[in-house]
Amino acid sequence: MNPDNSKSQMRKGMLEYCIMLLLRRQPCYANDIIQKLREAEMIVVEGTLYPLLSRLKRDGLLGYEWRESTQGPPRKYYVLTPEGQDALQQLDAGWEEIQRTVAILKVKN
Amino acid sequence: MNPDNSKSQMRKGMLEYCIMLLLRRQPCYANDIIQKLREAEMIVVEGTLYPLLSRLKRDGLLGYEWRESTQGPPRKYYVLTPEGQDALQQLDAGWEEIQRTVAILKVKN
DNA sequence: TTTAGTACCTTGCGATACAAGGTATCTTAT
DNA sequence: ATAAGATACCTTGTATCGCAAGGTACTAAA
Repeated sequence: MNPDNSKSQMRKGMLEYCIMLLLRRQPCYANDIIQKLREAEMIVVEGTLYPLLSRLKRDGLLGYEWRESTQGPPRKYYVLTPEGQDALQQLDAGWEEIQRTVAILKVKN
Repeated sequence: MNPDNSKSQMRKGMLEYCIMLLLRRQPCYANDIIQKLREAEMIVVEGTLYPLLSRLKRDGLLGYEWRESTQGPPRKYYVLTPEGQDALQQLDAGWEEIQRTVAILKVKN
């Protein structure tokens, strides 16, 4: 097992949460998301992001609108739907829970 | 998308870390692990745990020894190998990193 | 000797992350 | 005009994970 794989595994499922956290503030298109996550030290690539955005859209958690760009083709700006905001609150709670769990395991036993 | 699925997804990759945190303190066999994780509010089932333990063993991060039980068949007690302790330190670092990432995304943007 | 409990493991399925490759649009330089 | 490069979107195939369900083996009690 290489460390990269462990790290990769630990990241699984966190991406969805991180992306929705980003969109909580403002609409973003794919490259926005990739860059902002990179600034927060979370690497994500196109092949991961696009299917994920499509899935969240399909599940009604995200919507999008096309916006013209001054420097290339139009962009899909994704936004949180009301349903997505509810889901994000649940993810917040799940995140707190996991933090508690790890904290317990680090101290107890 | 149901909330259970989100939560389930967020847990992915955390299991490995949590199990190694448990074994940092003392050898455990499967049912020990299941129960102690449950006490820390992390649910894991046999069908998940056994393949995971086998994989960590195969990768050299865990070893095990058979111990007799007074109340049934013998048990496989798993322990962290030195290599596993190194890997656990890397997972600790990865965990810190992810916490930082989420903290940044919660505040910024 | 049968039954219940404990402990270990495997198989098949759905979902995810990622590498690699593909299509369409827009701008710029020739 | 047009060719080349940049930007932006998306799909396919592979590996891995978590989990439900089912299976095997050992022990103790009825």
